[in-house]
Amino acid sequence: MPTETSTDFAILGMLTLKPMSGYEIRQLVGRSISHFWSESYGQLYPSLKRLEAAKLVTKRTESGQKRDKHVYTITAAGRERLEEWLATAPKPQPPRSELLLKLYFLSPEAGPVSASQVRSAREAAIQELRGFGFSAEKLRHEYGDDPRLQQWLYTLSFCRQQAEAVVRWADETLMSLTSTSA
Amino acid sequence: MPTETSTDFAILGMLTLKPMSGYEIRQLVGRSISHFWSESYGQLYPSLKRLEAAKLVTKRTESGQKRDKHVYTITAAGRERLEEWLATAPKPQPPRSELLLKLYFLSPEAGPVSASQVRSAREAAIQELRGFGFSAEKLRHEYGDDPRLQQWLYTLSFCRQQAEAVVRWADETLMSLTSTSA
DNA sequence: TTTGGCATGTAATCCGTTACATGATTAG
DNA sequence: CTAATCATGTAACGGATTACATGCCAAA
Repeated sequence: MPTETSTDFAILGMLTLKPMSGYEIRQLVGRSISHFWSESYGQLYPSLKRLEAAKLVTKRTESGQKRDKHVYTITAAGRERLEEWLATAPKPQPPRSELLLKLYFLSPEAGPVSASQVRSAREAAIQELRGFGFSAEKLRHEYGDDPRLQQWLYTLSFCRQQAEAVVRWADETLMSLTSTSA
Repeated sequence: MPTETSTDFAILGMLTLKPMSGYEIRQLVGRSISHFWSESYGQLYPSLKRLEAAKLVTKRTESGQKRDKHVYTITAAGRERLEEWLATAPKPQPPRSELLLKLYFLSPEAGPVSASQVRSAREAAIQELRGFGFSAEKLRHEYGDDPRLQQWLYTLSFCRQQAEAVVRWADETLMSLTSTSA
């Protein structure tokens, strides 16, 4: 069997929510897990093909008045494979932060440049925080009684804490940067 | 001119510290910026070739008693290019957290699995924190008077705050997970 | 009429890791 | 003798994005 990528499992996960077409999966990814995940069509469609070949999903074609639509449903085998994967440790990804790379190599004399990089990072984090707030509110409002709500909020909380840490770090760093330049 | 990747700039940055061979660059990356960056030889050597062709670095061959060694030195043009790049905004990288993906799709009934994932993440963050502590100490000790020390500590501080946020989140989440399962 | 949303897919390209190939020197 | 470290490089592969190609329907 061809190797399963994390994209495959993201799709399987999405299909546990409801049967969907590739297009709909992409839409829903954008509305639900975009805080920590992204998928492109270039991955999505080939991946669906693989999953179907592996019998982890089934395809049904809906011919309406529009263009044909391929609706995918997760199979029992698919659920099983997903459960297995969910229980394994996330594979470590080698770190690569362009921001920190720049900060590391910026010379102390270029203080204003460093400060501007840090400020941008701070702004971005603040923006994110706003988004997380909205999302949490919306989730609580629309899925107040769903047993999966807690689980979803955990992921939002993670992102929120990360962003808050960025803001704290930025404040601290900006303080240090501006004090030494004065 | 062939496109410049972030690897190219990481190398240029490294070469501002001192002239080095590809091998030495890799070693130093591992000892200095491994908290937030990584490079493989498969990238490094082709990248050096590109940089030389673009006259951003020069190559000098040292023939000792050992195998020939190619020592690269950053040129004025290289420094200029690097400075430019350091001042631009980091290009946004699409988020992909396997941990959060798993947490999102784990069913509430599989509480213990979620908890174990969270606990692992917590442990990993704690380990990292230890490493950051050592690194900061070592930096202060070895480069106590270097004007670049502050800049370097900023990057360590960033990583530390991120890791601390993970620990806080994990504690909070574990509390919630175990209370609902009880 | 033209833009935007629905809908599917492929091809080119990028950026990166891993594995392979080679070989000398040194320390155990 | 043999394992580790120094040292350079290429080839294969992987996983992902972006751009391309196509086309219909509805709304502005």
